[in-house]
Amino acid sequence: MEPIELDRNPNPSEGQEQVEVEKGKPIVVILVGAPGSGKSTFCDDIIRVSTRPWVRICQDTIGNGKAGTRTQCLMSASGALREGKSVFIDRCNIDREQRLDFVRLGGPEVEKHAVVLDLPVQTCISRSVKRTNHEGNLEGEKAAKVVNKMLQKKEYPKLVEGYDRITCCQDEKGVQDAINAYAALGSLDTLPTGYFGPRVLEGKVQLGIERFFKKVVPAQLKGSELNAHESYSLNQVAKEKDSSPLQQGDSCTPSNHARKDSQDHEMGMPTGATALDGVSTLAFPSISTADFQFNLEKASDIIVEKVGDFVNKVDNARLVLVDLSHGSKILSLVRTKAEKKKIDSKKFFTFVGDITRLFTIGGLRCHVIANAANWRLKPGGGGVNAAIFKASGPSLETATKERAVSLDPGKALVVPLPSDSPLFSKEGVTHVIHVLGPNMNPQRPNCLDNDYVEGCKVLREAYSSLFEGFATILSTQRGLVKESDGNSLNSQDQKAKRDGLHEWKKNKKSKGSIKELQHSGSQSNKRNDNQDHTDSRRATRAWSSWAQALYHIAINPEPHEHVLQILDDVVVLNDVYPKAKRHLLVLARAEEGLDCLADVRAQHLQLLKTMHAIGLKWAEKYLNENESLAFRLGYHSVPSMRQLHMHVISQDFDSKHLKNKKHWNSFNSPFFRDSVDVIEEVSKHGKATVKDDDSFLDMELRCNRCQSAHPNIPRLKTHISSCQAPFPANLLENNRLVFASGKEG
DNA sequence: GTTCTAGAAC
DNA sequence: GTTCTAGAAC
Repeated sequence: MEPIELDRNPNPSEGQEQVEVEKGKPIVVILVGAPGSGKSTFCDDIIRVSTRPWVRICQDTIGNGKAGTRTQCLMSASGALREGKSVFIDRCNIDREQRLDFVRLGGPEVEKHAVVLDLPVQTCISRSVKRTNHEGNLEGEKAAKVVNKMLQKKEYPKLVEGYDRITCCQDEKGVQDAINAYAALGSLDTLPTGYFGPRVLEGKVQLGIERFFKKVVPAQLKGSELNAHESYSLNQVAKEKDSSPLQQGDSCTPSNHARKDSQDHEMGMPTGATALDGVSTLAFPSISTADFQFNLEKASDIIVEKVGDFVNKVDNARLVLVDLSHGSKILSLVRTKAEKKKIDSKKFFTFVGDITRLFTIGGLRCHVIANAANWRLKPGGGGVNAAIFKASGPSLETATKERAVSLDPGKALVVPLPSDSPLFSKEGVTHVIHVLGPNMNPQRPNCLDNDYVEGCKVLREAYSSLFEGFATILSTQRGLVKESDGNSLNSQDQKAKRDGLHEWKKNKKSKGSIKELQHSGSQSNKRNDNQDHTDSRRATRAWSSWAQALYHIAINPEPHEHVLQILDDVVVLNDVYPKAKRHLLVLARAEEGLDCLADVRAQHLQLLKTMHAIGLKWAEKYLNENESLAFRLGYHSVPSMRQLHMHVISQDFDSKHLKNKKHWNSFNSPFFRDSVDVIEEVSKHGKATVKDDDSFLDMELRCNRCQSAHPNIPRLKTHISSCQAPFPANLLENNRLVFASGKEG
């Protein structure tokens, strides 16, 4: 491999004397290679001489010199990137799954590179076996086994995973060239994007892409070397597409032979515009034109109109109309009309393929897909709806159910796809937007009976809702909220979704009985455990000794390291196990027997207001010290500790004490009752709503800002440590969220 | 509420 | 083999 040229001064502009202080993008370099492939040496060689600030994140040593976790690596990398440093991810990263989270680090402001140290297996093994002082303690014979096993899983990185650049090194010279290239990078320098190094084809290469390479970089690929100038990036390949007609006998797509004048992109035919860049993409089916029998001419007019509106407003995002069949009338109508209207073909195009396999078969990366849903938001039926639910696994249904149970025509529902869904892990789909269009089919519910005045109105509305939903996803993902760009609608949607939350899992048997009893509500606030004959269901909850700590403080407050303030009605103290940077408890002193929210009645209204006012004062004090915080004040529906207490908690949830699902959901599900709502409920109805259903604590883990779902606590914590999305609309209402004045969510 | 730990999940 | 959760004990 030849030395790689650097693009110094990426944007030199002659005659411009004044040098703009431009900060180059930090780079994440994901090293890919077995133990013994030389990853650590690679990093060290570069860091030793480089003028660019680099941090090497080594999983073998990240845990205080010992092996740590992927999450630790992610957090550490994320921190370094925030400081503007570039990062080497020094772990094996041998398959796509292992690399997935690292490729997403830092969003579009960070360049993503992979460097593959693809040295002969024997080299890796003999190096690993020989070394006596390896950081990861992988030595001797054990090493040979590990290396062999690991290499069985090897999956070469591909540009479509999200890299700007991949460098593949298969020998020492290749490695040295890559070291030289990176070592020479100053803070403002960039390396050319694309694939560099010998082209490797392997069993796991995506069909579509493999075929593509075969077509334009024929035969010699395997094992041959291309230098930097000869190598192909998909972008370059794509450009050649038009001048290189499809080969006869190409059989990867069943419909190739039917392809004549069609301008549709199709499965197996990724183009530069479709696969490589970080442009967020919404793939959507034509709404209402299949089973709902909406007139195609009218529908295509509306699609082009709405698409045109959207692409004019939004940069760095694109729309793709997808249909399964090649002869699709709606695609050709839309294509013709879009051309006539001169809609930018980079921002909108049509695509023939299966919407659930756009990436794995088509090489088309779509973060968001739309579903032509039914009004019950249920799987089944046929067509796109059945296919999407089937491809998503059960998690889409669960996630959908949590947000709404039905959908009106013209409306859309954004559902973040849980990461355990195959559609997420294999296809890279992060959100599904359910859309319901107007129905013209008398065999289906709510038929409009050929009323196209209403029908067109509803179809327009459906596309508006869909695209606005997409815009909201974009804004939360990028943390750049354009005030006027369709957020209002979605805020309403989100509130509606929240209000519609139901169909939770059944109570857990063991605890249900206690809750039920506790809940049935004592009218008396005075506990009298021995004389409770009036209502057999009324029960006194047995508070364990550990659960009495707050009660003792309330009865007999004493200066103590955790106690901050002692007043007649309340005691303020730091939570002993804070779940966020700031986490206080405002403890009611007033009455014995006022143990929890279920005990609260109208006569406590003044006390509740006092507690709120005191909590607010403390929140404001902390906001003065750190205006980046935001607070919620509220109660747990069913507290673990006796004696009514209100939490005042900052919304960063940055705490080592936040360890499990219950911790998270007790502050981030309807289980948490905002003090403002409690006061309102008590003043109106004489008591507070209590969400005592255990399933709230068992809910999937969702970010309190962008609502994305995460498979476990460590991953959630990694995510929230950097999520800057605005808080959901319902928190911004009614002063539920307390933040520094002049600072929006 | 936390801590501990078995075993599920990866 | 390691990471993570969830249930029991306190």
